[in-house]
Amino acid sequence: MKGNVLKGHLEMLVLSVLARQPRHGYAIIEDLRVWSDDAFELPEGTLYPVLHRLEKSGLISGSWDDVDGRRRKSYALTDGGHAALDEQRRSWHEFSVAVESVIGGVPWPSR
Amino acid sequence: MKGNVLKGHLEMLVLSVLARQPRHGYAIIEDLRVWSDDAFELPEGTLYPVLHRLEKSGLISGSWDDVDGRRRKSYALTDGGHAALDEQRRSWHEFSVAVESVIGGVPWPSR
DNA sequence: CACGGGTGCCTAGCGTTCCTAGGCATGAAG
DNA sequence: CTTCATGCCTAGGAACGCTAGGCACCCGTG
Repeated sequence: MKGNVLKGHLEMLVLSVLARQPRHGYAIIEDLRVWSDDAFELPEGTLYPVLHRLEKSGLISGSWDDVDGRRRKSYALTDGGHAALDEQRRSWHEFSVAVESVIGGVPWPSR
Repeated sequence: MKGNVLKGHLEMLVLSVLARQPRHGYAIIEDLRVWSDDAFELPEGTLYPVLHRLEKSGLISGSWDDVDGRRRKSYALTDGGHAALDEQRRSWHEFSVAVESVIGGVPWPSR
């Protein structure tokens, strides 16, 4: 398993939300909160830098809307974003399986 | 959700290894590697600071052995360590369920 | 004997990530 | 007019994992 899989699953979560439909920042926070049953309550100071990072690396693309005189920036997955999400999901699955193997009370196989 | 649950599952993994039996640093690395089917290959520079942190916070206790003229430091879980492991496992479970909720069952547009 | 490889411990410092703590602006509601 | 919700943003810090070293001992091989 390459890279730093022990942290940083947040990007995957954000990409997952945006994979369903384009959303703007506040809505992403809300979606994560609802879909995770209140487990994830991101502060804005956490989310926005992530969005900027993802946009900069080309995984999402943002566009400004104007809704009732309020400006919003909506983000959508790019093709690269879909690919990255696929990869990150695979990686997450490996990670969680590995964690379960280690913490599961299962006594060491073979033997 | 309290604390920084998005990262830092490493302590739990180390505690899990030590919950089975006391081990010294190198052996912990090896156990993690084997039990995770090579998913986790910790560099020493990652593990040792964790062990020191855990010992300092009283979750594990270390003792020096002498094996064939080589010195080793073996660690074992304290009572607090067992409690902490329980708590961290609970936390991990919540986390992984929440992640699955967000990423799972996604009506992938292209599928 | 010398030397490399495996065992075994350690630390300084870095890059990244997430969060705290602010700031700014608009519209709706009291 | 003031407060609340919406909506965006950034600077700075803390924590974490990793890189990249160092030290020391044992054993096998050349």
